[in-house]
Amino acid sequence: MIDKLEFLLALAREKHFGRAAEACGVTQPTLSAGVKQIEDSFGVLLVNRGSRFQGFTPEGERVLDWARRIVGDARAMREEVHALKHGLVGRLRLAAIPTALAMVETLTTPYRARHPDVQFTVWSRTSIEILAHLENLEIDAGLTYLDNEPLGRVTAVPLYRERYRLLVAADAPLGNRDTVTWAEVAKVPLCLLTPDMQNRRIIEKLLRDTGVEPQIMLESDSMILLYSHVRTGRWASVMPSRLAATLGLTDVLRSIPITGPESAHTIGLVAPAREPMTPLTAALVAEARRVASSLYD
Amino acid sequence: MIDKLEFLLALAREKHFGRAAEACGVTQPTLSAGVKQIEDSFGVLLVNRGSRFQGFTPEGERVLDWARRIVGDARAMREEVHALKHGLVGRLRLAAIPTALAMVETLTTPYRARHPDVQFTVWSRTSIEILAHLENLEIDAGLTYLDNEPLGRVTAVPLYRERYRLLVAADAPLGNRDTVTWAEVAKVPLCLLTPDMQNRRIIEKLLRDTGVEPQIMLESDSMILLYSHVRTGRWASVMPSRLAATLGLTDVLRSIPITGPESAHTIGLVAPAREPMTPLTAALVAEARRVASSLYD
DNA sequence: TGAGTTGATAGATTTTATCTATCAAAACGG
DNA sequence: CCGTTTTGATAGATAAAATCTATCAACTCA
Repeated sequence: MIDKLEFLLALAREKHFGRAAEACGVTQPTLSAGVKQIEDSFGVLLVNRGSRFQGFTPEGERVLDWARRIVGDARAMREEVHALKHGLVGRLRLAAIPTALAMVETLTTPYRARHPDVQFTVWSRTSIEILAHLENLEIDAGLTYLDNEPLGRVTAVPLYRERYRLLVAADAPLGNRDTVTWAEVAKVPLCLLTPDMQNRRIIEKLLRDTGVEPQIMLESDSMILLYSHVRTGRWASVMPSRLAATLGLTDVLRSIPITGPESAHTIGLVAPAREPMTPLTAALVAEARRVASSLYD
Repeated sequence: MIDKLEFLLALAREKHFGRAAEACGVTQPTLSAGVKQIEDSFGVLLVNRGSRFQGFTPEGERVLDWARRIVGDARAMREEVHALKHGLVGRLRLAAIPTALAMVETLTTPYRARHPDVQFTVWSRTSIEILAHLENLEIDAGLTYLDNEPLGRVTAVPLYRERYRLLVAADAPLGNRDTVTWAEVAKVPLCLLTPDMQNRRIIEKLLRDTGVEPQIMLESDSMILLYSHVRTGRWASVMPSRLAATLGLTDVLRSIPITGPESAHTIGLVAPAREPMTPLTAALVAEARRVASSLYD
C-alpha cells in the first residue's frame, strides 16, 4: 500500500508514467497497475488520462495530500528506529536560496561537531522550489525567506535578517562613499540574480520604488558568478551584507551600506511540520535554534 | 506494509499472537510472519518473546506510536475519498462515560438531521478506557471529562459542566429540603457508580472532604440500574443535574441541589488530533461546537 | 502521412502471502 | 514430578500478487 502511494507521489512529481516508474525503480506497466489498484480500491479515478498524463482529479489531489503525509511518516518511522539503534547516521538533504548558501555552513559545522556521522547534500534553489521540494519529501529542510511567500505546513526557525550592501570598485561611481541610498544605487548598472529568485524581486522593487528604472547588465542564478564579476572591479552588485563579508573583499572592492527604506526579510530554516520530526531533521532544527540567537539582530 | 502495521496494533491491543491474528482475520502464523517481517526490515526486534508475548521493546513502542498514526491516516484517507463520492455515509464509533450517556443525544440528533445516512455505535466506558480506545483507533470520538486525566493528542470541545444533585424520596431524610450540603449528603446511604468510574471518585472525594466516611450501599457501572433503584423511593444517589432531569422524576422522587464546595468538572467531546480529521469525525466536532454554546454555562 | 510518444493490455514468471499441520518450550495442576 | 494445556515458531503446500517483457492503440507533431 505505502509503495503504491509512493507511485502516486512520483507521478505527481514527474507528471509522466514512464519517468515516474523509472524514479521508483519499476517498469511503467507496474506503476500503471499500482495506480489503477489504488483507484479500484477507492472506487474513484485519481488521475485524468487521455493517451497521456493529464493531472489529478480532485479526489486524486486529496489522496496525494494524504499520501505525502503517510509516506513521510513511514520514512520518519524507519529513520527513527534506525537512529535508536545506530545513533544519528544518514544524509540530510537541504536546499537554500543562493544568497543563503554561504550561511549554510553556520548550521552544518556545529551539527557535524555534534553528529559526525551525518552526511549532507545541499542544493541551490529558489524559495518557491524549496517549498515545493519540502512538500514532495525531496528535501528534509530548507533555508529561505520566512516572511514573503505563504509557507504551508512547516516548522520555521528564524535565523537572521538580510540587509543589503552595494558591492562596487573603489574607483567606480559611488565607490568612494561611506553610505549610499537606494536612489543612487538604482542609477548604477548592476549584476543581480535572475528574476525567478525572490532576492532579485526584492532588490528590484527597492530600486524601482525610487522612481528610477534599474539597469541590470548581467543576471545569473549563481552568486559565485556574480561575485567573480564584481571582484574584477568592473561590475557592481547588491548583496546581503553577510554574504559580501563571507565572500571577502579585495583592495579595489568596497561593500557600502545602503541607507533608506529598510525592508525586513527574515531568512530561516524551514522543515516539515511533522510530529515528531525525523531525528536528523529534529537535530537540525535544534541546531538552528541554538545558532539563531548568535545570528539574529 | 500498512496491513503489517495493523498486525502490530492488534498485537498491542490483544497482547496475544493468536487473538491478535483472529482480530485481523488471519491465522496466527500469518500474523507472526508479518511482525517478523517488519522486524527484519527495520533490523530491530520489536516484540519481546519467550514462549509467549512479553510486551514490546523500546523500539517497538516507538514503531507502535508511528503505526497508530499511519494506520489512522490511511483510514482517514479512505473515508475522505469515500465521502467525496458518496457524501457523509458510514458509522461513527463513540464512547461516553455513564453520566454523559444521556447527553449523547444532544449531539447525535442534530448530527443525524444534517447527515441522515450516518449510523452510530455508542459504548459506555470509563474515562480512562475512552482515551485508550481513542489511542487505539477503536472509537472515532468520546464524551468524557476534559479537566482531570491528561488527555494526550486529542482535540477537545467543552460541552457542559457537571453539577451534582441529591436524588432522594420526598419522605426520606433530607427529602423535604430545598438545598443540602455535601456534609449532609455524606451521612445518607447512597447508590453510586463503581470506583473505576471517575464520577464516583469525584463524588467520593467531595463526600470525604466533609470529614464523614460515606456509606455506599450499592454500586454499579450502569446509571439505569442506579436510577431504577432510586426511583423506588427507597434508595438515594448523587447524579449530575442534567442526567437527573433527563431520566425524569416521579412524585415521590426529588432532585435537590447540593451546595458547598463546587468542583468544576467539564465534560466534552474528544477526538483524535488528526489534521484533517475524517469527514465523519470533523462533522461531529463541528456539531459539538454548535451545541456547546447552547449547553455551556 | 509517418515517426515518435505515451500509457494500457496480455501473458508469462517470479515473488509474496497465507494456510494447514506440527513442533518445542513454557506454564499449569494435581 | 509428570501429564496437560497454552503459546508462538516452523515447515511445506498452495494461492494470490506483483512485476516483467512484449505489444498495441491512441495521440502528437513535424
